[in-house]
Amino acid sequence: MALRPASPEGDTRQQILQRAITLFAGAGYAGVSVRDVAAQVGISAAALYHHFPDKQALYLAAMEHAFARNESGILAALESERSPLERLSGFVTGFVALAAGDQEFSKLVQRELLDGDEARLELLAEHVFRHPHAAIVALARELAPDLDSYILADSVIGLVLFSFQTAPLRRYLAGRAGPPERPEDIARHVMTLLTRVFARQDAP
Amino acid sequence: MALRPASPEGDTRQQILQRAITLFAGAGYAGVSVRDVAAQVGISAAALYHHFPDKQALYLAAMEHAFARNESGILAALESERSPLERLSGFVTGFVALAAGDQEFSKLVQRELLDGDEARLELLAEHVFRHPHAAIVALARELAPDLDSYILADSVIGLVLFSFQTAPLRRYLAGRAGPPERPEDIARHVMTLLTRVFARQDAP
DNA sequence: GTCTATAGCCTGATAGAC
DNA sequence: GTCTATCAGGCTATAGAC
Repeated sequence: MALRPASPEGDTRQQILQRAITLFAGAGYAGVSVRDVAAQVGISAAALYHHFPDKQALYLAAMEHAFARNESGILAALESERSPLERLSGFVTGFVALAAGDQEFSKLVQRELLDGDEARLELLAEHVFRHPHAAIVALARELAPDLDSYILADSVIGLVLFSFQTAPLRRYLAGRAGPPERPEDIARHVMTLLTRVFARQDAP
Repeated sequence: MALRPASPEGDTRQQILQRAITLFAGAGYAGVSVRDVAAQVGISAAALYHHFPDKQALYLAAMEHAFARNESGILAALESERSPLERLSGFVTGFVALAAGDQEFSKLVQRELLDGDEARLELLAEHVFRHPHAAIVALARELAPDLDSYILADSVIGLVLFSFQTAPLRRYLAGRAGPPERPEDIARHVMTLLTRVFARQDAP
């Protein structure tokens, strides 16, 4: 499974999935036609139907592909043996880099949150969020035992993702002159906030 | 403009807008046909074209209507003369209530963030976010002069909205047995976090 | 202001040749 | 595995009667 270097048939299939991810991320399921995807690959719609039985199956396979290619990345930072706050910082940095580097992924997640049926939401939870979410819940329990760890974990993820979701709007809200924030800026800001949240209040 | 009680023509137009908001929020621009909207109102598609020149104009009018009906609500809490932290709490409570009470509105905002062109994003910024955003920026500057007020304001809004965006996914993430959180729970949690962020660290 | 009818195009999907 | 050709149906939008 690891060696064979892109068998000829699998190559077209991979290319279809890649183009489909880009198009679906940009315009959503209803906004993309099978012909659109085929045209991007450079084949006819009929040829695409040789690789996937129907549009729904193509969409689902594209989701699985997009989610799987990001599955491992998020976890690395959480697995280390450093202090809780350092592990949290590692996760935030890695998650910001992921969201910034693969914006198609971020958009697909957003679209699934809006339109995903039960099966696709479970796929998203399983492949993308289940493991890191559990790790952050544990982390939150260590860092702030007095708060609800589950809601806290959601907030950590939310602080990162929301920065990217609202990026298109930020241009129209006053006060921001220069270019959009760099990923490092976002990660640093989120950690500034979280450090304050998790700081033990030793004083009154 | 205030007295005339629903002139006969305006009534159909209002009904079209109302149904369009519901449908567009549920399935997006590409996922809803003009026939769908007309059928919901109980008229033919041709009749709908008497009220709006084309589908794009119908969509834009629906957005304006959905945004306008929420314009005033968010602001009330921010205008009072209480302490900064009380005003923040008032905003969070009001904003959570808005997002929970009008989920069509929340969905439309999400969809616009994904698919909105420049004109519609500016509409969204102007009618929905500009004024409260500016107020929260000012609030953030009062509460934490050492942090970036703009990013901080985004985070406040993000903490609230993200709780609702991820609600469909939460069902598939471990640890949550009971029913989804009530709006009051979300508001209280967000304020718990923000109170910690804004607490002046008097001790080392 | 609403209807029926229809033009012209795009859609998902299939048949059959190569 | 890919093509051309095609089908049946849905789409936006318009024409014209009432």
